[in-house]
Amino acid sequence: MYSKEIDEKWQRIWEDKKPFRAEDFSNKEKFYALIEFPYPSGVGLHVGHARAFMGMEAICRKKRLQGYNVLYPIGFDAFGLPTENYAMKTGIHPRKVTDDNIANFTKQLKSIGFSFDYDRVVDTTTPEYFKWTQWIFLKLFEKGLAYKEKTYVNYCPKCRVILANEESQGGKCDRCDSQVIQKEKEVWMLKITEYADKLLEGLNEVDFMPRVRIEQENWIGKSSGAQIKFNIKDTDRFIEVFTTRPDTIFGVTYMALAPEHPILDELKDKISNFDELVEYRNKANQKTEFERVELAKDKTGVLVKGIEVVHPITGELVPVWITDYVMMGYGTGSIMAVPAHDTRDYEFAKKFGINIKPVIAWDHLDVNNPPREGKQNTDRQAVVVLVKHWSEDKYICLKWKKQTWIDLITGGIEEGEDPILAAIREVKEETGYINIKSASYLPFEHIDRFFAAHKDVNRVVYQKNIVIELENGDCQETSQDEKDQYDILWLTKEEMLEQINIDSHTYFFEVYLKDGEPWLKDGILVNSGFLNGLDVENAKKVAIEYLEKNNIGVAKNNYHMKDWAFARQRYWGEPVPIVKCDDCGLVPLKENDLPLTLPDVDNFIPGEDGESPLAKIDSWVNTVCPCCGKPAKRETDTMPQWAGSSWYFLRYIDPKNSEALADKDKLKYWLSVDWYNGGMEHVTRHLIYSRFWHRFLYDIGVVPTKEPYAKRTTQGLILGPDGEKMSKSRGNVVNPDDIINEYGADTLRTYILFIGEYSQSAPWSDNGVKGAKKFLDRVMRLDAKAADEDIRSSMLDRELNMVIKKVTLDIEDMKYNTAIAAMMSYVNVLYKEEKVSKVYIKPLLQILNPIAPHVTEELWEKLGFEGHVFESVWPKYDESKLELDQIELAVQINGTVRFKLVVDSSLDEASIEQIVRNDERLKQYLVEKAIKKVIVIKSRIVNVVIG
RNA sequence: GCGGGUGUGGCGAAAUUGGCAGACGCGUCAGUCUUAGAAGCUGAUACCAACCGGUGUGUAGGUUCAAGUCCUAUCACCCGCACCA
Repeated sequence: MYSKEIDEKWQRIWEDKKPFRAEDFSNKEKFYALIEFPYPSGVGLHVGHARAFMGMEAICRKKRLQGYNVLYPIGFDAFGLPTENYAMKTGIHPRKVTDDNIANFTKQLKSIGFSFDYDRVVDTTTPEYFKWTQWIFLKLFEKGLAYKEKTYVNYCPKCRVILANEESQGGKCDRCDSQVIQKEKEVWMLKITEYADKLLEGLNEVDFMPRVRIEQENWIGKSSGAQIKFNIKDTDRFIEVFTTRPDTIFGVTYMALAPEHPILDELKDKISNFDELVEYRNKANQKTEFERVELAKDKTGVLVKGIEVVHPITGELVPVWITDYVMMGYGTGSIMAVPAHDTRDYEFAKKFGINIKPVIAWDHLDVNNPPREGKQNTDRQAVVVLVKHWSEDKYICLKWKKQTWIDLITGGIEEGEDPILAAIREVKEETGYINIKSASYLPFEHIDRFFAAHKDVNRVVYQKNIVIELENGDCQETSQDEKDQYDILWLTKEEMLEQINIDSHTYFFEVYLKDGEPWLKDGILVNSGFLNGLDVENAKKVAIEYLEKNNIGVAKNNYHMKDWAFARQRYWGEPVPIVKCDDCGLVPLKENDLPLTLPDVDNFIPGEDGESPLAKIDSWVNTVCPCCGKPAKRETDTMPQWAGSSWYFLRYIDPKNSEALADKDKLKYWLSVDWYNGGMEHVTRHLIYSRFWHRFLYDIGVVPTKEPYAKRTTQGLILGPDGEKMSKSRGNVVNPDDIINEYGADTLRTYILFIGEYSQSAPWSDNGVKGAKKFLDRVMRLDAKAADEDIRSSMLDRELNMVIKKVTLDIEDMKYNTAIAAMMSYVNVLYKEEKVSKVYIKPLLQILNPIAPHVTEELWEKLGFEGHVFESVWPKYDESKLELDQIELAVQINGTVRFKLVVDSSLDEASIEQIVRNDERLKQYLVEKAIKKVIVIKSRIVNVVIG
């Protein structure tokens, strides 16, 4: 029986012999495996950690047996709020808390038997480590990538800290889930946006799981378009907008500014309703992010009275609005609004009665009556008219007598004629109704392309869609000519949708029923001067060329990602190595003055108003300027938690170096990290940050690779037994210590990998744990069946080679669950034997060793194999042993399996077909039926098609 | 709204990429061992009819000799982003 004593025995041996130590510059092929180092919280290790680490653990143990020089390090990301909060509550110094927690974590990690190289442990809170975190910060400062700025930042009132965008996703604090507010504060920022393109491009040279890559791309959120200037009438000022749709510039009917837009204050004197704007701005600022997004589906805004902008191409005057659907934090904080082709602008224009000008027409090819090759093309301007009944909810359709058409009224626009008047004229001519109550455009245009049989030409008709309401039923007689051509029908909505058989007319009616909607798809530019006739893609290009040539605008990319608010108003973090001098400004410390350590204090409570506790410690704050020597003050904010973790994988390579963050040659030997496994939750935080720092370090020649991680995978969550996310409040947390104490470390290890697909979340099951234990006990009991004699059987040879192959491939693919299932099956096969030669047991212990190292070492020793499993060589499989002499084929009749057939595996398709055709069992299915076809898929299946 | 994912027995899940659906494990049932229990060992276990057979991978269609797998719609749930201009 497998018990905890076995764990302890082998853990002592590993401690002693250190078989998992990585060797710098070894001739063996290197393999650098990384897991996200844990935050050593007081709660201790979680089963989630165990799952996260077990994936790489199994791979590393296997790789070592396969002859690789494996670096599998561990460390602790130990700066952070929980430790500090605990210190505040208990009065115990965070240093002490951290050390205790790390000791506890280490004990737990070792009790699971992880094969980390414990000689390389790093702790981000030691001065030896954070000296280099500060050093990197100074480099960033030197290159202008760290700057201090007063802006609106995310602030968590509960934690009393500034949060980066990445830490306040969805408007909630990452740590405590409270609503984040916007606070104006001067903070350190890192210019990660300058690296946006490099971070995007870098994704091309690495192998990240698709969803990891996609999430990073989305987070960076690149969009290309143009930045365009709109001059403000009667001033020398202009408003700049960013747009991804420069092609729609002729459709601009208003400008929309964020309420905070600075131009408003600058032109205060010209604005007649400034007070109203300020009131609106204040109201907008009071809303939380959540309210602004979720509750404000209804658009609001205020017209800016007194200023207008000039359309840079047409010279038309365009009104200016402020609205909170435009964000100061994205683009230029102002947009050119094109209601006809943008949903939000459309809603806004509808609500405030602003003109909607379509500039992209649906290019509609009539599939029933397409243009013909070799026929003349004629262009035509036309109207399509929807006529609404004066009292009922009915509409006019024309049912043509000689054609199959049922459609709306259409007609050409005569030279110089107003389309609305043309529509009215057509209605009178074609229906006789004379009293028009209203006529208006539906802000949507389309182009019909068809062959006009009666004129023998191809027509390209530019259609404007017009809605006419009748005042009453007064009607004139229409001409006989018209009467001969069609009947007039009054149809209900439903009948309209059902009967109209011209696509574009149906679409027109649908849009009408929705009270209009913007056209967002591709199409042909209309009403757009020199852009007319182009499609959207080309129009963008031509528009940008024009803008650049005329100095109106430039091509421009924008990013969703914002600069990184790099400051915490807390004690337990890396001090920012900058001094504020009245004369010299912000002055960096000299490199040999690093590390700048934290003062030893016993009050860690942050100030009410987002002040760091360090600010209160005069003896620390007051210093001299490294530049001029006059009295100066230290920066009192500390770095955020993500600082230390942004480069820790470099320190593992050379953890004790005091001259550099790591030795250049060692970096060259070990980088890149070959495989990094971690959680999805870090994809838009740590993973982005560390790629940014690494790329920066590459750019300044510190590291040899552009990208830190060659491959990135993720593990799924372990949910509680109730299928819910594990949490203290739900009381569904499983403590790994309990499992180890009761069932042993290998049981935990095996169960965690057997639980389901590695990247998918899976619920915990206590019974499943027992199943894993049962399997390991069955393995342990194999010693009772073990025979020294070398007795072989081809069946066992095949089974053994199969399982070696399966496990070898599956572990590499992180398909641990099926690897374990295969080994279970193999053990089941061995159990059917009275006695099993040791040659069938030895390789099993090796392939099971990465997952259950304690059990396999123990049995290895018990069966008297030489040395230890960790000193052995991973078994090879022999493909030729996998083949069977005889195979069983399923015979299907019309796709349903009817019987099985055992044949020599050497037979070819034709002979198998003959055997099947002659099989007695086939006869009963052939009553009144004949064989039509026989499909033989060698070594798979035979399908007999009869009928 | 956009992006990604998932849907298969009582449960966790497999399925060589189009070729015998449900491997392996849990649970359940039966047998065996035992004074007895636990553990162990052996076997059964998708559903309906229980004789031939029929039905089954969220739902509805389609392609194919053959579909969990491919195509077209559609529903449900989960995750991420979100007035992104």
